[in-house]
Amino acid sequence: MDARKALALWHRVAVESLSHDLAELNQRQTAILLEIYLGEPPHTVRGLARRLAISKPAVTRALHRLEALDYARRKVDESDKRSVLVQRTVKGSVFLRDFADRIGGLAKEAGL
Amino acid sequence: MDARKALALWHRVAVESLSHDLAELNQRQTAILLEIYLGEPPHTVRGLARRLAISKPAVTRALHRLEALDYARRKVDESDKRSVLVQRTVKGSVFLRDFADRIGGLAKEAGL
DNA sequence: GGCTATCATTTCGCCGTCGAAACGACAAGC
DNA sequence: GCTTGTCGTTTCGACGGCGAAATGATAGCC
Repeated sequence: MDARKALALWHRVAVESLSHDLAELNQRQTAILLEIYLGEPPHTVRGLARRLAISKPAVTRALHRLEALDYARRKVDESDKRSVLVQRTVKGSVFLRDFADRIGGLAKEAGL
Repeated sequence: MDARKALALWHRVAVESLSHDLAELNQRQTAILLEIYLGEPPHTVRGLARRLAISKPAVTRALHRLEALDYARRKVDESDKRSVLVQRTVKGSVFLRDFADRIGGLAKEAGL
């Protein structure tokens, strides 16, 4: 896939996303959501902050939002009660699967 | 490209975007930027609002931002002075080319 | 010329997010 | 058991975006 086609795909997805649930999430929240579901667990606040190169308060705020939407869940780490483990939810899994299908469809339309 | 790979690509791009200029734009601003550069001209406020299914004031506000960053330019339509034509800039073209290259690179890494 | 429609913008109050700093809870070292 | 360090959260003031409604300018129609 060359850069031109990749950009065209990004265009389609960006426009499409405005009309769906993803419009409720900003860029950071989206990136965190994807990191939680596609990245290597376990996920902690500091870990997400480091991987995404953003501040810890920003991660905390984004998790508030994701938790309110039932896209993520918090659980204190029993082996270190200062740490918080960020976990996936069923609703989040379903949402991301649907989103993946939409992206895949757009990619197919774009001839990728 | 199947849905799974498309989602993995989206993940990489979303994370990567946080560290670059695209982080300064929200989802609507990003979609409008891409529509201006990849969509069929001419672009007017009402046209963009219709294509992206958002309100005209939202388009106006987003254009303020894009203009401030020199990613877009306004020009009144001489044939209908109520209309505004949205035009591309050199800086925007360069920015999008660089961004396309980064996406393309990530796609290659992801084996697409 | 006057009436109405259309285009884009501005205004209004409201809400969410921002970075930086302060904070409370827990852990680790001595 | 104190001190120091780490983890996550909350607070603070400021800023920007939101939808809905009002506004100004231009066009079209009779």
